[in-house]
Amino acid sequence: MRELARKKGIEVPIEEFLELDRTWRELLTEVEQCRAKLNTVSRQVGELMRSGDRPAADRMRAQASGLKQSIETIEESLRKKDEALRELELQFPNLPHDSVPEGDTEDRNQIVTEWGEKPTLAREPRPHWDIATELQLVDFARGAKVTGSGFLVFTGFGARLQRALINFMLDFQTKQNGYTEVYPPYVVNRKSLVGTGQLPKFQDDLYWLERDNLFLIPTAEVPVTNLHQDEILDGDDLPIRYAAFSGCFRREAGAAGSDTRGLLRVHQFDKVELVKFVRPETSYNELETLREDAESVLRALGLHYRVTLMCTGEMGFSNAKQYDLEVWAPGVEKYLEVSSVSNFTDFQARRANIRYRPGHGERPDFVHTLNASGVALPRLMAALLETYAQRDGSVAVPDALQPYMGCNVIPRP
RNA sequence: GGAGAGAUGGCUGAGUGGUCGAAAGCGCUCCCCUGCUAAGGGAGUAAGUGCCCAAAAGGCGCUUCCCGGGUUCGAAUCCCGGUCUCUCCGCCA
Repeated sequence: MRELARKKGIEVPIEEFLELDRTWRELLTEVEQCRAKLNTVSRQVGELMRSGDRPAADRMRAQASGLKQSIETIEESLRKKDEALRELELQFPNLPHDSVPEGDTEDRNQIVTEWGEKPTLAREPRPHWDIATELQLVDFARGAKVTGSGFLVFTGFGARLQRALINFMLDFQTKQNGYTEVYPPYVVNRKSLVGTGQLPKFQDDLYWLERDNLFLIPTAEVPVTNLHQDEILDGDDLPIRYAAFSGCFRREAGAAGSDTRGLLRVHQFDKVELVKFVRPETSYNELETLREDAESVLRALGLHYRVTLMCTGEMGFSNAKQYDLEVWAPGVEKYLEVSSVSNFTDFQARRANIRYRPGHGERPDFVHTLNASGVALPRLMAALLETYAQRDGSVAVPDALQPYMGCNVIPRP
């Protein structure tokens, strides 16, 4: 386990944890024995009172008081140990699966598949911010004025394209891929963020509403996964599959200057998120079908993309295995990450206490959780605009989107 | 934001200091009877968790009647704080 965590570049305090856990168990046994005794003594007091033997009852009472004292002492140290244990536990990352390549740099990531080809463009490549500005789809300047940099105003066909993509993707995931639609809150409490693993490590990346001690969600993963927090699910109901549209809010602390132009890195964006709760033994298969579901959106839109298997050092703290879906944006000549497809195994389930009952009368066990973007909007939109830019400056609308756009071209104004 | 009511097992719902993990009914499971899309009779039926056991079965405990504190030898029951739900008023997209 230590070695596996190290692959992710994280040192884990495992000896300390095991030792603490051992003493915690000892104390628990001890306190429970005391409680058992106290319970019997209390019962005896009741009996003696009823039989009218006051003196004997008083003697028992004194004994019970003593027991109570020692129980309180043990409970106190038990509580401290438990707290320390929990704190240590939160520092443990999820462990990488065997199939994950080892490494801590980008070049250790493996490209698993590519779909389609880089398109031959009707005209010279143009970055989407030029196209979007010219067609009056996005007002960057006013977004910055109203809120600040990294906040966008979609206008006209841009706003409509946004809405079309949302509806298209939701319909696609619910009707074709069988997900249940969910519309979650955009604001969550601390417990939920701890549950999915954003806290305590990544607090700086979140918008915090100090007055109410709540946070804006960085992804719908947080509210949707925590839907089943502290629940025991019926094994027969698994897998549970949700598709959720939501806004996402990310401070992107420390990301200034890199890929921040246009739609590439913004503080607020929309996304359709896919979340699954599955039986543990199925999770790696479910990961593949989840990836397929996320990919299918890009294919339906006719966009060239590739799938990357992230190496141990590059994937998230909570992940056991992670694919990234990157769509080709010919204008900026880059692959843009539009989806991260992850198996969290039991990592989130432990933190959020999400369990299932494998069979009738059996003991509950932790589920495995997975999620994928299906997919994030701004970068998708960037790829669309750059891919479907026409010679005359307009942008063609892919077939799948036409019913939602109500037109087959985004015209010049 | 103000006022009031409530929160009990899969469900309905009793329970105001000890034998209550909790009546009764419904539901569910098994059995009997009946031979038929009915009815009746009987038994069982909350969960979580620690330890023992190779494991299962099982056993010994602990915890749990919204949550957290308190009073008490002992709390579903009394006290304090909170959360949520419902009703009424106010405000509001």
